[in-house]
Amino acid sequence: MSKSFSLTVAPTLDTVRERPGGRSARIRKLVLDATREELIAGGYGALSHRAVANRAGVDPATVYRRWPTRSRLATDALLAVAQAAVPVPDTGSVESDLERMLDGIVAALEDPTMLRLFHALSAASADAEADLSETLRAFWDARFEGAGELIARAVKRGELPSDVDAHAIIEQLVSPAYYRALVTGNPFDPEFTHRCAKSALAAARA
Amino acid sequence: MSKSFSLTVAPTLDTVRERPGGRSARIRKLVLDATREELIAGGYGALSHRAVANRAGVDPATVYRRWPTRSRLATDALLAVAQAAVPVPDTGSVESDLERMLDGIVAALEDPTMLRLFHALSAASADAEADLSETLRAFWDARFEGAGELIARAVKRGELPSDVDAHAIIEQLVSPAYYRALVTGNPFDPEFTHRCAKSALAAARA
DNA sequence: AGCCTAACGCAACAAGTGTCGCTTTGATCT
DNA sequence: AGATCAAAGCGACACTTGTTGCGTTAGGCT
Repeated sequence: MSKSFSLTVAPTLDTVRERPGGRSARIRKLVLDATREELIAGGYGALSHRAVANRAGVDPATVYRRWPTRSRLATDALLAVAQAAVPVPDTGSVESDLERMLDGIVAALEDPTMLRLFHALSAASADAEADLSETLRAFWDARFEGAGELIARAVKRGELPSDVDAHAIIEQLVSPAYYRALVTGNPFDPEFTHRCAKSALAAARA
Repeated sequence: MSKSFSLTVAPTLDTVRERPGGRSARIRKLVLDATREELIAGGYGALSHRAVANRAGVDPATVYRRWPTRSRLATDALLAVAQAAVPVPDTGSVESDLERMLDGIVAALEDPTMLRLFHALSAASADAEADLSETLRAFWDARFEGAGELIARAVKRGELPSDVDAHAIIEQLVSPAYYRALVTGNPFDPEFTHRCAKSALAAARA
């Protein structure tokens, strides 16, 4: 039985507006764009409401009122990244599908800008202030939305047994990459993706 | 060829003292202990030199002078955790060895106190200010010091081919656990360790 | 034992952060 | 079009953070 990848639509994290048209929406976009730029420039640790406000051309108090904490501000700004979900390849073979998919992830993690954003998300979620567990779950589920189909296709082709756990396979595939990039900081070697794809596949067939 | 797990002795991160005896050493311990308590209490985001100094009964300026940045302070305080390395079991079979080892890791990650400390380390390493890559590498290498022997024993018993990459196996084994605990925040299900141990083993034999 | 000086404590400071009351703006509705 | 009020702007404020200069304390050395 393969666990489904539910795409929970991530709610916004700023305080709910009762008059969300025109100005509010405009300011919201200005602030979140500015926040992303600030995160790329200085990381989560250096993120400040005032710097964001200045960059956005908005009053600091406004930012404080709508996003009371740094973690809410940062997470809200980063939710859009989840939409840029991992592209799910369809090459005709599981092994190359998995390898391609991991290639894309590693490429993102090797891009300094994206790495900064992921680090920021990680740091924000570690901030004990707000409980972002729901939001985070939605973020990561959305990011691997569609990967379930990749596995389903493989099952249909007979490359994998029909009782595989899609979620487990994807987790097995991608976790070493995130572990290196976000936890240990180890660089990626050339054979990394190939090795991980093979390993995940072998595990899935066991 | 199995990559070796080098135990690089982690250097201290405070500014080098020319008179490290007596008082300096005493204050160092007071501060680092206090830092750990502060991290457990409020996480990395809430860590402040002043709070640490007050808890340690030391002047804030002293803490600032020896640990100029929060990330250095936190990381230095957490290096000791690496010494409490993962216990490496020796049950006579690789599969149960791996499962036991992962059990220990998951147990630590499920302990709120330890989880806070790991999250703090992660957040500190994400802080762009200082380059802690060397230190982090030493930390994680030290943490899995001894795991290489576990694999070597398995090879000697003929349970694994002689050309396995010990580092890769351990990474494959533990990364899903850290990925869940530190990145996605997903909880652990009961079969998690068993499944991961089997997967890592299947991958190693492929 | 007594000198030397690295390292700590103390105090004062500038800069940054978060909050609040009030005024002004502009989206929404009659 | 005009009235209404949610939300933004503005300014003032208390609090926190990081730095610096100087006097004092206590390791390390002869």
